[in-house]
Amino acid sequence: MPITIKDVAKSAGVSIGTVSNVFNNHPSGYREDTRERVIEAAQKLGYHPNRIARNLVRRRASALGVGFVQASHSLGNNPYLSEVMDGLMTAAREHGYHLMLYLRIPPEDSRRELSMFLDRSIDGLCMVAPDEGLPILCSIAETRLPLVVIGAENPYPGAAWIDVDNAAGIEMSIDYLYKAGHRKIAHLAGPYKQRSARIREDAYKTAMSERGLPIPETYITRSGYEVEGAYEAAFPLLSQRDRPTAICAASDEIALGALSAARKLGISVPGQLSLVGFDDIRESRYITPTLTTVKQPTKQIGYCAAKWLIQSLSDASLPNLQERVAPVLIERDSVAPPAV
Amino acid sequence: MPITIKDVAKSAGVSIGTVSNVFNNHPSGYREDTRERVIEAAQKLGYHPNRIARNLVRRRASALGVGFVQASHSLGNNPYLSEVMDGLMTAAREHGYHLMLYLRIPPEDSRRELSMFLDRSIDGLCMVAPDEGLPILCSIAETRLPLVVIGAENPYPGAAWIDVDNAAGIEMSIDYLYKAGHRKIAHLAGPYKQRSARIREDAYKTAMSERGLPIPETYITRSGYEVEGAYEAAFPLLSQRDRPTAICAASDEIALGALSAARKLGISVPGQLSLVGFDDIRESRYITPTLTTVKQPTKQIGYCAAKWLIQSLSDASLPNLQERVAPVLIERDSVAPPAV
DNA sequence: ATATAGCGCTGAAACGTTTTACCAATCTGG
DNA sequence: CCAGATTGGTAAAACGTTTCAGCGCTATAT
Repeated sequence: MPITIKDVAKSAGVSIGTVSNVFNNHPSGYREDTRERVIEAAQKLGYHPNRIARNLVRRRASALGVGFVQASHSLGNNPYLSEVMDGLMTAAREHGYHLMLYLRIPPEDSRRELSMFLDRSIDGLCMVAPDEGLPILCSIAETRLPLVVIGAENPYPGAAWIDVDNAAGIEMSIDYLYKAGHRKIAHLAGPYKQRSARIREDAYKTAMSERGLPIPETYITRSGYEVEGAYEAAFPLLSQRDRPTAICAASDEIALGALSAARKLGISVPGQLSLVGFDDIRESRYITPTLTTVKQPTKQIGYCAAKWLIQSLSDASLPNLQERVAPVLIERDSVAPPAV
Repeated sequence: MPITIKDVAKSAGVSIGTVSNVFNNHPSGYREDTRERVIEAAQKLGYHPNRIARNLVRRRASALGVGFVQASHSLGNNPYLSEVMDGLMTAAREHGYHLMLYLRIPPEDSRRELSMFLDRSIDGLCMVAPDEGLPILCSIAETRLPLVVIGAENPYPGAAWIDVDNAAGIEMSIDYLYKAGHRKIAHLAGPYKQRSARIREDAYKTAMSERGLPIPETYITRSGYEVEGAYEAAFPLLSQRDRPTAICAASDEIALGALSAARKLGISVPGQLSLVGFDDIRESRYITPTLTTVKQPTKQIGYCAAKWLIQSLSDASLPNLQERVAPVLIERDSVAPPAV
């Protein structure tokens, strides 16, 4: 019932090989009028090349997988995933690739999931994987399916990954506060088991040391990446006698928690306390005061990941992508010079 | 290089047909020991059936498309799209289908996009389409590609769609305010060119009339679905002498705008003004006061859409899906009895 | 004139499965 | 012991493309 290349060939009075050549702009020559006859016949019949058949003979899927480890819960919260997808989509489209979506991949190893990836319906996989996803990530890497990890470093040594430059982001945050005049800067760190949180914390220490600023041990708190825990953690920090004039938070959520705590304690922001977040979640734009924060170049991350993956498929000599992309500081209203 | 069914057949000492039968649990009989030999050989060789080849002979892609019309900008803002995707994914996985992602589809007709859909890489398409997407939606419908529209009514008469029951949501909102004691209830409507906004506005009028409540014409304002416009629109509403004691907003964003306006005017929420939103965007949980709102059953919508689409592929007699799913009212802190 | 080269196209093999028709061997009941 | 049914499997066609060797022809160079 559906129109195939044979129908077009017959209608145009040529062989199927020629139709194929025309449709693929094949370098082998054909006359212009032949080309037109073919195109016309195809148009008339409403022919669209069957991609599945093409994929079979070309022995590739012309599709990339996009995997999220148990990401559904955070998918809607954070622009991160959707913007990454946007970047992936752009790159895929530019190269004629399709995108296959795999949501809620269990973080533990699972044969069922691995089979999905290995049935040749994708040529490569972009995994957006927090640290919990490590087991499945390793399993995938072992299958030799071309893989690029987004938002974390690939656990496999030498394997491809791309992520924001966490350290640079914190450095920007501290630099900004420092230039605003702050010297007493605290850090609300994220969960220690998350690599990104550790990197950010280390970067804080480095940035402070480089500027000769003291880091009282009470100036570092640690909590989950969410609002509630940070709220609890910020209380003692802000209650102490010699409290900081600024906070460099490991995430926007944490900054939000700190903001609530400050409000509860009657500390005005940014009058008595400046605040810089990380990630630029949506709320940052709407809370009072609007939150100065470090924005990840998410679209670019997605774009680069997919582009590299596609290129590496045809050029095995391409060196592995291992890139930390610089973030951008978004200036808003939560930072002011310290009160004198 | 890759392991094919032939390798397994040879290794197990059977024909490829038998291997295929085993892998598909084909009803045609085979001995248990044969089965085991095949499975074992496959395992040993690391064989995974090539889905592309299977798709070719079965003449279907075993994949569904998920299309978003220019949705990238709202993708991260709103849990809507990601939750719908989640539901789609669940249904797809249950039926062994894959999901093909198409982001940022231009709302106007485009041959290029249509070709993507018609190259047989998907068996059907779920389109999440706001009203702007109507032209492309019509073009797709004309191609006879199985289609279900999510979040709007399919412009093609009789064609499949699923959406929240907008009217029921507003009815719930009004009912809730009414039962809290409110009689002077205003409606901040959304953009008139959006069908959903018109439905919500009509539902407001109906709900008010049914309760014998007056609708002064100043009690209906109209703006875009976003915060800023609603902020502007709420000002005159809240400045008038006989101002409402409650607002039923057409979206959470609009409610946020109204909240800002109220704050600016020194009207306390919920003390002097109650507020109910629509959609349950993420901020609703974090603003002060937390926002009572009507939540769409988004996951369910996605799940039903994909499930119906898959079933309709094998059962052409299935009546078209045309469903309005009831939303749920989420009680939070933005509603109180009216001040006396 | 003859060799050479290029052009424009064809025919057929191949991609890795599923599926159907069919066959040989074994079993069953009378 | 034989006709018929059942069991367990095989062989081959088909799915709709791409790709490549090769063919007949014309144009150019020798």
